[in-house]
This record gives sequence, C-alpha cells and structure tokens, in this order.
Amino acid sequence: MSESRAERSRLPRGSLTKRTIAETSLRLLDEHGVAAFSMARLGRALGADQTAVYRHFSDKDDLILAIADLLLEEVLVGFVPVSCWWQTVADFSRRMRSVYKLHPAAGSLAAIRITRGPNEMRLVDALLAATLSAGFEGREAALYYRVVADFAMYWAGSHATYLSLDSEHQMSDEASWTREYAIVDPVAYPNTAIVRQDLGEVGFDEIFETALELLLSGIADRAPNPCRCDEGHGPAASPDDACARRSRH
Amino acid sequence: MSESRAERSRLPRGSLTKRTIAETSLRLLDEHGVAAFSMARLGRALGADQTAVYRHFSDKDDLILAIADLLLEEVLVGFVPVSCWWQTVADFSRRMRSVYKLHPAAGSLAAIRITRGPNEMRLVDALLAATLSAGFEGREAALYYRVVADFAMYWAGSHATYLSLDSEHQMSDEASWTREYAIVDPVAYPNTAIVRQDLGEVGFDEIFETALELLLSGIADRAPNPCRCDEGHGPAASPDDACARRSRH
DNA sequence: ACCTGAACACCGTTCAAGT
DNA sequence: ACCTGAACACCGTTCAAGT
Repeated sequence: MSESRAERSRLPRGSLTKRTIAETSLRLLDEHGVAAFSMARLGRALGADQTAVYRHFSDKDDLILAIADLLLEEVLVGFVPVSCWWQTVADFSRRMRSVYKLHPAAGSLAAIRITRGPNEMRLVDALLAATLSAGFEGREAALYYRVVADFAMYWAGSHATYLSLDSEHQMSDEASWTREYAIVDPVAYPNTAIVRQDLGEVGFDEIFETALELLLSGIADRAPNPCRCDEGHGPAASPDDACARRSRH
Repeated sequence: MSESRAERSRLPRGSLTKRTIAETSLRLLDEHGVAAFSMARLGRALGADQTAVYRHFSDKDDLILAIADLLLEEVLVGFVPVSCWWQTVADFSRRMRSVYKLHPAAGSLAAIRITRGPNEMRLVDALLAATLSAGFEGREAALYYRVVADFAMYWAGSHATYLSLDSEHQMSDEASWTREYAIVDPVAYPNTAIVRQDLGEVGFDEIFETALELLLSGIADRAPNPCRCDEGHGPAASPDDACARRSRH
C-alpha cells in the first residue's frame, strides 16, 4: 500500500507505462472496489499527478479496456486447448469465471467489453478451433462459437458484478437473498413456499456448472463430431453422463 | 420533454411520489442514456429541486431498484404462465430480454439487481411453478429454477449493457465488432480466418434463441415430466425438434 | 410533512506551464 | 517527451431553512 506519499518528488521520465498504470488500477480495484477507482486515487497510487494518466490513455474508458485485457491475459495463463472440444470450451468458461470472480470490481467494469487485443484474438481463435473440431462449418460454426463465448462472458461478468455489488453492500454471503424467500406467504406464492428451504442451498458454482453442462450436452447432441476423449469432462460432468450422451452419434 | 422550465414555482405538496420519480427516471434513461441520469437532470425533469428526490429515496441506488421493479412490471404485462413449462420459461426469457432491450440504459443499471418487490415474487413463483410441473422436486427444482432465471437475467442484462455502451459510443450496428475479424491474419489466427465471413452474419437474436433452445432441450432431457403441449415452442424451436426430443421419455 | 437551496466533498477531463 | 497543477464543469448527498 504505497497509495499516499508524504513528500512526492517528480517522477523520472519513462516510469509510467500503459502496463504499470493498468496493473496498479487492477490492484486498486481488487483492494478497494469500484468506488475507490478514481483518477485521483490512481494518481496517488502511482506516485504521480492524477492527470499524468492522460498521457497514456485517452480517457478512463480506454484504461478500462486495458484492464479488461489484463483479465483476459490471466484467463490465458494455463489455458491449453486440448483435442476434446468439450473440455476446451468447459475449461475456458471455468477459467473466465474464476478470473472474474478473483477480480470482481475489475470484472464488473470489464464485463462484455471488446478489447480487440491479441489476448482476445487468441481466445477467439482457440474457441473457434474447438467449434470447428466439433464438426460445425461456416455459419453454424460461427453461431455455436458465439453461443459458448457469450455464455462464458455473460456469466463471468454477471457473477463479478454481483460480487462487486455485494461487497459494496457488505452482505458477503452469496446466498443471502434466497433466505428472504424462506418467510414467503404460502397463499400468495404457493410454489415458492414448496421449495423455500431448498432455494438457499443452491450455490452459484452449482448453477454455473449445471448451465454449462446443459449447454455443452445440447451442442454435443447437435455436433457432427463427438470429441476424441474417453473420460469425463470435469467436476460437474460424470463420464456416464456426458460421454454416453455423445456416443449416441 | 418538460425537462427545463424558464420559471419554476414551488411544487404542490404531494406531487412527488416514488412512482412518478421512478417513471421520470426511466423516461430520462430511455431518451438520453445513462450519462444523462443525474440527480440534477432528474430534478429538472420533475420540475423540482434535485434534492427533493431524497425525501422519497434514501439514495440513487434505492431509486435504481425502483426502476428495476418498473422493468419487471413491464415484463409481467401479458406474461401468462401456460401448462407447458417449456413455453412458460421461453416466454419469460424472451419477455425479459425484450423489455431490457427496449430500455437499455435502465436495463444496464437494473441488471442482476434483486428488488424483492411483489413483481419479482410473482415472476419467481411462476418460474418455480414451471420447474415443478416439469417434475423436478426439492433441491433439484430449486437448482433448475435458478438456472433458467439466471440465464434470462444475465442475457437480458448483458444485452442491455451492450446496447447501452453501444449507443454511447455511437456505433449503433450491433454486429460491427465482428467485422473487424474479417481482416484477421490467417497465419496467426487460422480458425478465425476460416469463418471470418460468417462471424458478422450471426445476430444477437439468433444467438439468444439458440442458447435458450439448448438450455431448454437439455432440461427437457433431464425432466421427469414432458410438457403437455403438442406444438412447437416459438420462433426457434420447430415441432419436430423440440417436441420429438421430449417424447423420448 | 414536504420542498428548497446553499454547501460539501468529491468526480473526469483540459490545457498552459514547467522540466 | 513527459509530468504537473490550476481550473472547469460536473457529480451525489447533507442539512438548516423555508412554507
């Protein structure tokens, strides 16, 4: 935490770069949330005047795109496309969500932003490779690529936004809102009353994994090529579930 | 547009209510976007001092929740749960997204916010009725309810946010970003190069309908009860596709 | 009880001036 | 070429004063 300095001397010439500014922004967002992400606080954290950032970014939105690219870079760390397209898409979706959950404030700002940077291009190409290896062609390949890419983006972004709002309102418990339904009026809302106990016990991880499995098994049903792996597809997909479904073709 | 008044006299006593303030906010957001949604402009639009709003809402976030509830109210207009759970869930998801697309600025602010108002409770109960009628019970019913509710919320919110950003950056064409991939380097990104022509031709409506159909057909595969309707399930689901799948059980 | 308006502590961004 | 700092036009919110 070198956010404030008692005495600040003029910074040496090339000490501010796009990367250091973006990294410092990300640290600031991680530590103090969206509310603390102002140009004034960023300048202080950099040991520079707040307006020095404008030499490197045209405006705050431009800086946010650089932060979004940092997140994508983190998604790419350890992401290795494999021959099985199911595994590749599932791995990408999980990594995307993990990184956004690790950086909820940055994730909420980066959500659905298109950076057009090399990190994004690499991810797009890897996902398209998976879609093509599933046997889809042309327009259909583009469609299913968009479906899985948007799915991963929207869920990661939405969960990050939720966590970001949550920590700002200091409620921390991710399932707290569902507990409010436990005291619902059974006459006005009979169906809610039936599952009132269960609603609070379903967590975001399980919801995400279920949605992911539904999506991928649906695509597998429609894909010309089954994937080339013989085992299960991760935590939520048991072998006899996912692979048996694919072997119908 | 009565946003500005040359001369403003003191407002009569009960002329400001939660509802009129929320409705004026929604109109302001629709007409001028998120950037124009300030307490100062809201006050002017109401013909009142900007601080008068604080008599009715504790802060701006409280007001945003009221706007979110207005959107849910609009989702409920014409929403009639039917005996077929597939149709009910599909109808809700489409209505949710339609309303958010009609109000992109408000939708981007309302995204993933929980209002706990009666409109929300009614929607939750209707979706739970659908899930239960599919034959799911207890914890599993709660899980599949959350999957479809979150799906609808995240896609509606993300598309609204995208449209909201879009109109702020004045690019309007929803597929413009995909065109940039048309000039991609085929050596560095070989898979992208293969489908470069097709990427720009896939629209958000088609992506959404495909994702919805994948999700619902996946749930139908796992549901104890097929739904009780004999026809197709809307624009994207042809009879021989959706209903044939369900009749496997 | 409800609306007003001055005041406060912030914002993002611009631009002429420094080094 | 790069960083500084005063300045500008905004923000959301508080609170004592009006009616």
